[in-house]
Amino acid sequence: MEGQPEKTTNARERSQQATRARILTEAARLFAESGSKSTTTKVIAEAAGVAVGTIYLHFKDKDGLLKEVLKTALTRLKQELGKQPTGSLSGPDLVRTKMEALADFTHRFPHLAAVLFDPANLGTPAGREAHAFLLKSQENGLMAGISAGYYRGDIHSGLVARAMVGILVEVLGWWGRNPQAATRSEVIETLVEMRMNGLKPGV
Amino acid sequence: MEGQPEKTTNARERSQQATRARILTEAARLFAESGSKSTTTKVIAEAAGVAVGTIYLHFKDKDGLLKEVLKTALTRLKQELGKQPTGSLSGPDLVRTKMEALADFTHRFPHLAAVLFDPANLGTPAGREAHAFLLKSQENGLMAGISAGYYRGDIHSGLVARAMVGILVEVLGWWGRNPQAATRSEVIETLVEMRMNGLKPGV
Amino acid sequence: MEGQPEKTTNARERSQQATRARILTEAARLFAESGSKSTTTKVIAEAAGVAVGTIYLHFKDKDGLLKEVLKTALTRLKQELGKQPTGSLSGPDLVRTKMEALADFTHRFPHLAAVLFDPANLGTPAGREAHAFLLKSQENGLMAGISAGYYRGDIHSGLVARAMVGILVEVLGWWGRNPQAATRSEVIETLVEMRMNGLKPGV
Amino acid sequence: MEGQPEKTTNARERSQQATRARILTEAARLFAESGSKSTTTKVIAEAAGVAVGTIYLHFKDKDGLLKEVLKTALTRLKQELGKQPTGSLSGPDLVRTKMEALADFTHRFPHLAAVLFDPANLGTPAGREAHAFLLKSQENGLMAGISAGYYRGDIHSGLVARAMVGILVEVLGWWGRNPQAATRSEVIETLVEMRMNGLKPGV
DNA sequence: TATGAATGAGCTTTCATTCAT
DNA sequence: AATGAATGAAAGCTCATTCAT
Repeated sequence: MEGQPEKTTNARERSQQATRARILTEAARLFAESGSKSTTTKVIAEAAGVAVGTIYLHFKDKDGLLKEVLKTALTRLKQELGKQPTGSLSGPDLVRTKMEALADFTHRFPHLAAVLFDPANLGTPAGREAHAFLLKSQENGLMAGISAGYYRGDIHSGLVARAMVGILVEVLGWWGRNPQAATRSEVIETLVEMRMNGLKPGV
Repeated sequence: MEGQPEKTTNARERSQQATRARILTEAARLFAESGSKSTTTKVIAEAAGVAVGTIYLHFKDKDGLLKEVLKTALTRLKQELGKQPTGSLSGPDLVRTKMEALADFTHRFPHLAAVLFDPANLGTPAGREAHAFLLKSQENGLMAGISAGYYRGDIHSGLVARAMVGILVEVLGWWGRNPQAATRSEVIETLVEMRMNGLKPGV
Repeated sequence: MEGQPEKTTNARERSQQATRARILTEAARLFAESGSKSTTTKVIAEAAGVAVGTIYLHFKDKDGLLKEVLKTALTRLKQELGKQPTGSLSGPDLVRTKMEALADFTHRFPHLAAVLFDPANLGTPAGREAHAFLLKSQENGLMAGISAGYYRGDIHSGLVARAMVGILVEVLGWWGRNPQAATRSEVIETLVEMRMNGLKPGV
Repeated sequence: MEGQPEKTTNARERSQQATRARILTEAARLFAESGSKSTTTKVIAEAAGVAVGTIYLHFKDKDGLLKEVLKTALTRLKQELGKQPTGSLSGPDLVRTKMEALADFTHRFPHLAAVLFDPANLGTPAGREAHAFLLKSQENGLMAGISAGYYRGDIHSGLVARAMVGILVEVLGWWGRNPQAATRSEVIETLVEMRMNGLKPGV
């Protein structure tokens, strides 16, 4: 008897959360496929099986929805990066571990990766935060590596961080949209080698 | 008397070409500053000192205008790349020469570079062609380098080419928008080192 | 044991009435503050501490709610007008008494007065009824006054009644929204003088 | 030869002005009939025989259109008030002259009068300017009249001005919507008498 | 009786494109 | 060739109303 109203509330909350999640998922998929600018709220609503108005019940506006998709993507990415204990790893292994995490995130959430790494989104106010995180994260890694002597000290860390973000955006965004076009290990190998050794022939 | 109509025609043709060039230049500047999507035809027309309709006399539509800006950018880029005779250069020197050309193109035509390397444009049908060129060009360079033994043979050339394009888009596009944020040699050094040696400490 | 269901019913009825009253009061306040058109049902529901749907259990629709607010206002106004025995009063005293009642109604129920005298509401179907009452009431007063010889017979009573309603709407509506901007006696004096003597200097 | 381009420009300008005028006229008519809030841009466009977008070519937005209608109305009203030389008139004659001008304005531009005196519009930001003008104009007239000894000095001029505006809004707005319901002289007589003498029987 | 998530018609506004001049 | 007023499809967003719980 006491449980009933609570049960009803819970059921409603669950259904509400399900609706929100459905909108979020479909928006991510559509944003990944066609870009956020050319995906209309009408199309998102249809894909999620709700009315247009429902989107505005769960998100402030279209930009807020994009923001939330990007936030979810960032959260997932951070989760993936946080899985392995990286404290005791040396430079090269640390890089490999990080690149593996980035690749796995892309593999597990291809739509989120495609949106997060969609250059068009990185250009919008909503995406700048994500961009800044990636940039900062790369820059921090570089600074730490230089201090520890793992990286060369004569690099322009801002530029290199930007270059690394460029690689991630291009390679992982593309892989997110075409998961079958390359294997996980090919992607990881490319990212690691580009960062560690460049392309000159091994000794 | 006979010369007059011809002269008039020539004058007309010249003025016509001048109008076309003015639209192209202003469009490039505005696309670089605000992105092609948020630059309206009205604003372009005002900047070029013509009526909106005039744009449609010289270009099929707005996308055609963007296409032409990108084509111009590609032409300029190719010109820059073609300046130095590269036949006799060895791998590493070839890379440096190419990167210098890319940097110089960006330095001389910052607006064109900003548009060419604007990720949002690379995503549109108009930009895909430019993207494909960059990708192909990188891939060709890689294949040639591998054949000649300058590059390691165990790389996935498609992936690496994509990674290099990512670097170019991110670094040069950014430098085009912020020319004062880095020097020419810093940019070139970063591009060359990322490609040739990665970041690991030198021996 | 037998009393319990009845008691429950009564309690329910009472609470039901209380809910209805709360919605009515809050709607009146909000309509007075922001106008009925720009007050949303959501805001009314929040102010009344109920769900949006509850409003529709007590009122047919939003217009029905406005109608009910206006009806309440009219009822209160009539109550105020009916307080003093007016039977024995002569013309000028009757006018003063009526104007006092109008001023006191506004003073006691400023929100209801602001809504009743809100021109925007007088324009809606819901408000036309209230408008008609005011008009009729003024017209009746005029006709009676003319018959009794208190007023000049050469006036167009329809027009004058309309003019009087205009004064009430403008002056009392404004005073309802800004109770501190004038004193009760200033308001009453203005209403009485406008009606009785106009503005020409006294002899 | 020289005249031709100018002629073309003039023709275009004339047609543009005609379009603008048509939108303005139809908007005034529709605002008068149904209120500005419930008149949609679609309906205005249809009535004016143009596309919706054309409205936004001539006016910033819907509110800007309403503002322009009100501005036009105010201009016409001032024109009418400025027709008679009022300098040499004594108080009562001055009042009559002014009331005649107000009535004539309403008679000549019933739609503009209906919009200008539409209480709902006086409530919007766009209409507040018009409201303020009317209020100020009445107040100035009263102050001048009191100084000159034509009006009683013991009135609360702010309140009385408000009352007069109420009369104008109610009587002229109604007459604008129902021109056949009263004659010009009945309206003028009512306005003058309400202001000068009130309703008490003549001596 | 009460809830509030969901609805969807309808609104205002934008802007690439056209075409009579 | 050049003009720019006019177009109208299509977008984002609001909010009175409904109905399953």
